[in-house]
Amino acid sequence: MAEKVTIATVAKAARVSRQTVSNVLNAPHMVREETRARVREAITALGYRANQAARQMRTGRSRLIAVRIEPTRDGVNGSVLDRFLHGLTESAEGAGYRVMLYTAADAPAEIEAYDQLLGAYELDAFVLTGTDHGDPRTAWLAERDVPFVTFGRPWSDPAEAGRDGRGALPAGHPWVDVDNGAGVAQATQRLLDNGHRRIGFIGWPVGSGVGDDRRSGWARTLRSAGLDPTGLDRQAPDGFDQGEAAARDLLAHGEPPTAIVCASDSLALGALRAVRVPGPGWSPGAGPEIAVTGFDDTPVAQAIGLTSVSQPLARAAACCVELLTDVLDRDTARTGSGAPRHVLLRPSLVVRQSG
Amino acid sequence: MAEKVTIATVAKAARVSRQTVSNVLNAPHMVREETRARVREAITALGYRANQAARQMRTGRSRLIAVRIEPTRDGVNGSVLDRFLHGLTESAEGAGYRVMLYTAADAPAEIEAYDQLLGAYELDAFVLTGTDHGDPRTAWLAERDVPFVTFGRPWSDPAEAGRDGRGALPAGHPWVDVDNGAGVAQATQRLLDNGHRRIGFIGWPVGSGVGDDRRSGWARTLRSAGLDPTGLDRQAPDGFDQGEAAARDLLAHGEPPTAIVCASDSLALGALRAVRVPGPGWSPGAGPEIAVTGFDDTPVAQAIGLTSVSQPLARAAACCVELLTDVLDRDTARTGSGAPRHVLLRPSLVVRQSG
DNA sequence: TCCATGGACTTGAACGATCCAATGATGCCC
DNA sequence: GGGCATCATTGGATCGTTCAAGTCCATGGA
Repeated sequence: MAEKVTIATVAKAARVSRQTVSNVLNAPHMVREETRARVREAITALGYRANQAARQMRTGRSRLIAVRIEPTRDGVNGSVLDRFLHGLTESAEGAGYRVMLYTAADAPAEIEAYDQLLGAYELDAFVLTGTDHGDPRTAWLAERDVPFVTFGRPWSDPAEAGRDGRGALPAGHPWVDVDNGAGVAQATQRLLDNGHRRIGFIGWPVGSGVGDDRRSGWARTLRSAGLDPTGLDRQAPDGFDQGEAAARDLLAHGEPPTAIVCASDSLALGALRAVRVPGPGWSPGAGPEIAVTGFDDTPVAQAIGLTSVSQPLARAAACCVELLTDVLDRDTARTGSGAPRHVLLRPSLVVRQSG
Repeated sequence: MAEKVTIATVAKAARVSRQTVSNVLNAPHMVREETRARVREAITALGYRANQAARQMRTGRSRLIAVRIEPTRDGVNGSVLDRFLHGLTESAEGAGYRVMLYTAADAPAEIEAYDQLLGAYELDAFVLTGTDHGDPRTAWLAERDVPFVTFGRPWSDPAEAGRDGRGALPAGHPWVDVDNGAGVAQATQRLLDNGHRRIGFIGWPVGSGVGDDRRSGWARTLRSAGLDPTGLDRQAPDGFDQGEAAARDLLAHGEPPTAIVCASDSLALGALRAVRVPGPGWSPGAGPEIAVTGFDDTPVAQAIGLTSVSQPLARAAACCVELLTDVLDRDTARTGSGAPRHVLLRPSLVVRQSG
């Protein structure tokens, strides 16, 4: 059985000191080329791998990123997090980091989890998902100078959302987000292009950042086409039954719309129960013929042929990692761009049979 | 700003030595009750948390469990892993462990990942999912005495699957699995009870452990009811289109079945396109009226009302953690049950509109 | 010649925990 | 009171790495 290979083993094999081996790994320019090659050779020959625990103890950095894994809420949206997680793990591996999971029931519990994780593992950074108005988590982390990125804009300050980093607010933190409004606008515009003039919207109750953004994408597109969105709008908590009820309500009052845009696939699926979808041979509901689009391009949409807005989750994850490594490297180098960076990605529309 | 709280800080505050503090944490029975209380008080007062890196360096154990996160293959089945992951993270936290993620494209890449992870982080254990015939991963890990549990039986040795640990084979490793055959049998039995006599099956091509198990559950149930399954069986790779094609084929040849049991929700969803489902007001396809059931109870099933077999994923995850902690504690204590343990969980049938 | 400069490398110390061997305190029996 | 066993507690060494300070040697200007 092979003995444990440490930096000392490598040093002896290459006839240099431990520190020189360390320099080859962490500051190659400090070592003469000839020596460097000899050390590198010894490293591969012995199969040496740096012990992260020892490195962490000395440097205080663990090369670990933490992400919360939520209990699959409604089932449909769980796959969004799943795909994001996969992208994150993959990108992090490329940058030499690993992803650690944790759970938390609510925001206070999550903050308690931060405390535990930081105390025990000295995590390098956090990735937060699903930010909302006045998120207490970001404040807690910022206060303690813990590096983090959010997937989702900070909704607490509406002015910041549109400014895109140039304002360089002191409290601004790096974030990556998908332009929800643009996604819904795209879906709405396509329906307009197909001749629809009365297009309804079913979204979450006013007050959530993401939800309001999606709704505004619909309203703004209608207005810029010279149409009045008034009365075509319904609010419903996420869920199949809620979506169905909202769709029925939309059809029952006033002149019914010819198309409905939904803020999520769950709502869209519910709405589908209340209508008939145009197109050959596919019509789950029994109501009037109405085009329906969803949001998130979940497996459900794919399965039943629902047109839906797709978020570029792998790219979003990659951007998160990039922003994080930026921050982490700046921390050590004391140099770099300085201002927190923001990334806004454009979603794409996946057109299927549902209209 | 508070200084870093180490074991020495606590020791000073409680007026004892470092070792005594360590004993309070790791071997409380060694310390007099009075002293123990004083140390505990100091720990909470200072908010001390053991530094895992330092502990790991000394003990060689990291309290870290690694799980692979797969790229969401077909989309539908991704949510199974997602729910399992959440359960695993939660259970692991309860046992004082953390979950770390990694990705790998195939088995060789995964083995390379093991090597990297073990070298850098000295992981305590792995959880493998989706085992198949003659899995090279388990052999690699067993050879190096790396503790691991599989979610899924080892299919390489058919004799082992039924023996349930009493055989105590030398190469046997702990595993947790869901009794796929029993799940399908349950679904089939219910259809029999409802009066169906010709019940078809659409499953994956013969050769995969899980797939064959599910198929056998269907065949055995029909036979024990005195019915002949011959000709009612179709093989198709997982996917909507494949499921649809298989269903059409099943309907086209010979006397058509009145119900179809599928090995996955993906296949079931495809099958639904080819048939009409009994029940009020819900009929996506246009074909004959036929009951359809799926497997995995994915969000899709929930969304469109597909009867499906549900795996107890949270319990499975909890069992994995339990088996692992068993193995890990045995490693240190050099005592315990000795024989690897196996757990076979019973899935449950979620009945919905689809029949 | 002398000392300053700087590059290439080495040495000792430290990070924070646990393990090991040794110490002090306590109780008990003769 | 001395001897002895038991138990709680102590101090030093250690895990593998990086940081800070040091050595050694060649170069070059005064």
